[in-house]
Amino acid sequence: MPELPEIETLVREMQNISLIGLKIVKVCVYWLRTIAELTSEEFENKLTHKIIESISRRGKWIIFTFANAPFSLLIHLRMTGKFLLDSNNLEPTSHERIRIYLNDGRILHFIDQRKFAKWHLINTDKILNSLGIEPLSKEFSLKTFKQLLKGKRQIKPFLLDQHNLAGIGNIYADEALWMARIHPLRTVNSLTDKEIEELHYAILTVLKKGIKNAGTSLGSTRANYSNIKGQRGGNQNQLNVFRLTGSPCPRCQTSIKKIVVGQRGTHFCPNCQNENLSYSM
DNA sequence: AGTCTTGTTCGACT
DNA sequence: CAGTCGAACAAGAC
Repeated sequence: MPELPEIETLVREMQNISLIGLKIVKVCVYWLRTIAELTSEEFENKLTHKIIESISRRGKWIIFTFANAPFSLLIHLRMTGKFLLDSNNLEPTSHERIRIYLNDGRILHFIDQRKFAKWHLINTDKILNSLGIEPLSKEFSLKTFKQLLKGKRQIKPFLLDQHNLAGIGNIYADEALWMARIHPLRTVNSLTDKEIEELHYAILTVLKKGIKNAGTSLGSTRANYSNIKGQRGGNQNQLNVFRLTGSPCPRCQTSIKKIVVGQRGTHFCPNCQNENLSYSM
């Protein structure tokens, strides 16, 4: 489940391996519905002969821009989307959805086992404008965070809603709540100023740590996050609660519990993320 | 072999 | 209008 740190890692990597300035010589779409809004032919035609000008990130979206092109390309990996770069012009593997041939002989393969990922060339401004604050930007001040929290209900669904903050997903939401010692069922209006401050700090800390560790690769199957060379990240070894049901809490040794909050699997420590203060509504 | 799980966005509902 | 909730997407695990 690639979230902000995984996307950031991937984008930095793509910048570092000199994709900028390369020309797209050919595009092959193997799974039509990975392309939003356009037919595969329209999509292939629009991208062919374009020169990659920049690669960046906003929330969980990857943004490509092209020289002299009036459009940009927005990619969301959803659960299992990933890129691999090599020079192997072999038959597409069963989960390869799109292939981009570059003018230096390398090939960018887009793999997506679950087929949830989407590539957009249309309405991209609308998508970007709908996103909330970038949590690692200056904009994400404690004051803004407090303002954003006003009138919202449960804290965990708030963190996952991309209209509030852009880029946090299930892994980093659970980790941040654990770090701030806040129970995931807590209502926003029950949070004390101190707790909000700790949560603000925790969000920054878990995201930065994820980037420092080059992302989180869950499980052991190829469906999970890996970088453009197929290497796994390192952050999964440093998680404190996510997917650690039954393991001892690193802080107090209490067994980590799993519940459902806002239809999402949620992991927390029932001892140090105490819910006694909650439900003051 | 059907049921459940998984994350995100979108549309429907309140 | 703003917030919340369920559906849909697809495939693998059980």
